Amino acid sequence: MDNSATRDDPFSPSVIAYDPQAIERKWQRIWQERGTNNTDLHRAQRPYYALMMFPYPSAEGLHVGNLFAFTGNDIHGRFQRLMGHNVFEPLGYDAFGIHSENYALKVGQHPMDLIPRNIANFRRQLERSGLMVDWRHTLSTTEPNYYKWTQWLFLQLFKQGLAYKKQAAVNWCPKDKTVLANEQVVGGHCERCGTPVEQRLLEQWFFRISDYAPRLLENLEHIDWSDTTKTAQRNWIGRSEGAEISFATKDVSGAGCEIRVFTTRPDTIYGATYMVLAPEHPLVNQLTAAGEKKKVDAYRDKTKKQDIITRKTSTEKTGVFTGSYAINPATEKEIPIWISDYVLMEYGTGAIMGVPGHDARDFEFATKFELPIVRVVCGENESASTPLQEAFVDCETGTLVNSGLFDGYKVEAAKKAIVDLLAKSGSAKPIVHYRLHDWCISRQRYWGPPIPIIYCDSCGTVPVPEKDLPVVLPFIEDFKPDDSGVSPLARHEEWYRVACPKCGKTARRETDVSDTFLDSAWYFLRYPSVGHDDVPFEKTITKKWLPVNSYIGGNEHAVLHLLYSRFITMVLHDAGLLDFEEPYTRFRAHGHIIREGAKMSKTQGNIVNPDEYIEHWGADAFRTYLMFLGPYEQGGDFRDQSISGTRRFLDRLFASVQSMSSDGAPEQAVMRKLHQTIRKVGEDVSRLSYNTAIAAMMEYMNALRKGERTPHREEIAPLIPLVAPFAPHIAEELWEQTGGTGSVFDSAWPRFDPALAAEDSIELVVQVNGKVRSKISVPRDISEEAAVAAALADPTVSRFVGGTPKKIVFVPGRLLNIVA
RNA sequence: GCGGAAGUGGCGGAAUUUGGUAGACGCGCUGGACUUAGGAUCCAGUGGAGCAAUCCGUGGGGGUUCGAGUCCCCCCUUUCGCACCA
Repeated sequence: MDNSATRDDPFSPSVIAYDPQAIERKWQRIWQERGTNNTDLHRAQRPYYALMMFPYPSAEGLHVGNLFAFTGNDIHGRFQRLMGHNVFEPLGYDAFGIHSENYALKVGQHPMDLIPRNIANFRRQLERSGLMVDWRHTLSTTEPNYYKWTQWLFLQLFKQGLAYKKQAAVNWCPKDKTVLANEQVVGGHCERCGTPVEQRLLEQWFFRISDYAPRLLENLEHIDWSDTTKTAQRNWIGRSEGAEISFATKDVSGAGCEIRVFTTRPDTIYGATYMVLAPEHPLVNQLTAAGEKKKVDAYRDKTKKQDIITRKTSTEKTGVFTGSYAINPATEKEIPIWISDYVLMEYGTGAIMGVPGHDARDFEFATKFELPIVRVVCGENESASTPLQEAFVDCETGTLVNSGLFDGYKVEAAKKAIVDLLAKSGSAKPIVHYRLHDWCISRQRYWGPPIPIIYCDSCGTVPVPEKDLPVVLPFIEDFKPDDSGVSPLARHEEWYRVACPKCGKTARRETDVSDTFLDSAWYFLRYPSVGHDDVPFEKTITKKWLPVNSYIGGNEHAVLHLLYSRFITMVLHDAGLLDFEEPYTRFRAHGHIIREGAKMSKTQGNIVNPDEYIEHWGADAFRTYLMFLGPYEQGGDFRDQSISGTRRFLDRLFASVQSMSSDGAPEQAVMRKLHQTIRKVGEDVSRLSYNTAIAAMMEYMNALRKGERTPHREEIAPLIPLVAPFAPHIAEELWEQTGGTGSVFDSAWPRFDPALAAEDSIELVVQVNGKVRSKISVPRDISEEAAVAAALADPTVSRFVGGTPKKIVFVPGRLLNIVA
């Protein structure tokens, strides 16, 4: 398995072989001794914050997907440094959360023992991979001096009225008697025991992120992010313009009441032939007639037992009639009120008007329960009497019919006119609705930061005073969730029993911990300020280094993590604590590595541990391979076999430097190619097109060695900083060998000289009728006439042209097309 | 169902801004050199058919154009998000 091939090279027996293991060890030691990767945050002239999403330190260790992500960011950071920036590239650990906790439960160990070991292993692996990380600024979300400020953050939101408590549904496994996270529910069943999961209502803490929905949406216009990520956020925020309309009804006692619905199609109100309430809607009891009560209760009971996930995925419509009727404010007719689980309490008002003619779901429901279906919009070539085979939902072409005064209106005009009319009687108002829900941050678990709240019988809900932070997560042996449905911390009276900070009477701590996403919502603010233990983020440093210049991470966090950290940043901005409101100026999503056509996963058994590859090929070759296997923003297929290609490239680079000569002058054609390469690599690296940058360097290497020539020093030396971001160790070694002082990363990216790159003669493509027939070498600025003459002198071209050309298409410097 | 992305040699993938040489670069494969040996290194070749001239080729079918992988219309497939959002 020894690939240090040049060791026995018969062609150059005197040449030193490329030994990546020795070189990498050497430079990692030197970097550490000299502090090469450290950034002087105070003195930096041109700060550049290159952030990557921090990993969750799993027990399995770093996997190749992590390394793919980090390497891409590292290359960006190292490139920016060569471009003259003071680059800060920190890395830490997102170590709280259900992942760690479940794993600890599985292996029967305590997360407080497990996590430090995992972090140590990650650190070892990360250092071997040659990242330019300033380890003086590392952090873990599980350290009390980090989560102290996570708790502080909660208090800021609480102070501003952005944190509140309400009842909400959670997934509950009746056999394991525990709360489950959504990802622990597989097809409506408990991941562990297979029991169908139920909904259970618990009091939980929420953040009012939905108040920020318009701003979170609006700002997307101004930030430089991957389009896919912005689209995902827009869809998640889910802005809908529509109207809230009131339907009058009477409850079973005869008292008048109203049902409010949200609709994006007020124009279809004449076609509303029934109403539906969500089963848990508060008006259901009042509206249920005595005769229907049994059926309604049974239905509500049944839907309650379904977990959130099955309810969302089942398609067959179900529902029951309440026995009551409401008045359609447009037609003034009585319409029946039903309940069904296809209407969600969480969205809109938890009630809808059923318009079966123009909504696919309502059509299905009305068909099943034989409710009247009325056409109120028709398309082109249709009339009011054209039968509806399915719901007609097209807004573009639709014209209103069967709609009283509004017949003949186009859909968009009708929306406005109908709402205006109904508004006069107070039964409708225009409204913008967002899909974004408030953020539930309570977790009935152990492995997280305790929520800093104290409940006092006299004073009520009291925030923990800031001076008492952190509320330390105690070491408890039995951290397993149990049948109480509350956090394991609730079993530890000595922990939760506390004096009320206001009145001093015995009170009780909140025993839930907060969501992991809260830990990661602000970590980018902490990195530069690590070491400042008295503040969450130090003012001067924060002003200098934030917002983040470049953020790279996986698109699986396109919505939750990225949205939450934007929200937190806005909140801190509004509180006057930050002078920016968007945390990441530029965000790029990297792709994912697959292996043999399948996503890497433990169950597939195709996980790649980078250790053995780095051991075998060297970190430089491995890094370069990861960046070469596909476009960084798309990912690609990992193949063991292909790594040899990038290793061979480094072997040749190393050998070329060993054999280079300083005598005479460099070859002009090679220098031209060099400058073309400098330009291309620079352009490609800055737009994260790493695979093509590497290809360009390989191409140059081929040109350099063509015909077994001895490369000239001036031909090869500029290549060293070019490869440096990809293969930093070999670059340092060669920089030193070629007489460079200090680190190659404190040198500069080679200057591109357009004059040297310019070709004086070009290969002009000659087409006849659009088909390539020849390529002729001509001066770069050749005129059309001269080009045609030269082309016609070519026997193949003249043969295809025959007589006089009908038309000439000339693209100067590129192509000539003769239409015969 | 909605939204996004993508279909190019045996394989991973190139072809940027503006339609202009399809297959860069790498793996693999074939032949050769050096060698006791080659799974090392170096050299040459490598989309398909054909002796050749040449023809055919970017998921399928139409179209626009002097010229289409690229633009337009229809269809098929894969893949990733969200998923009864009114």
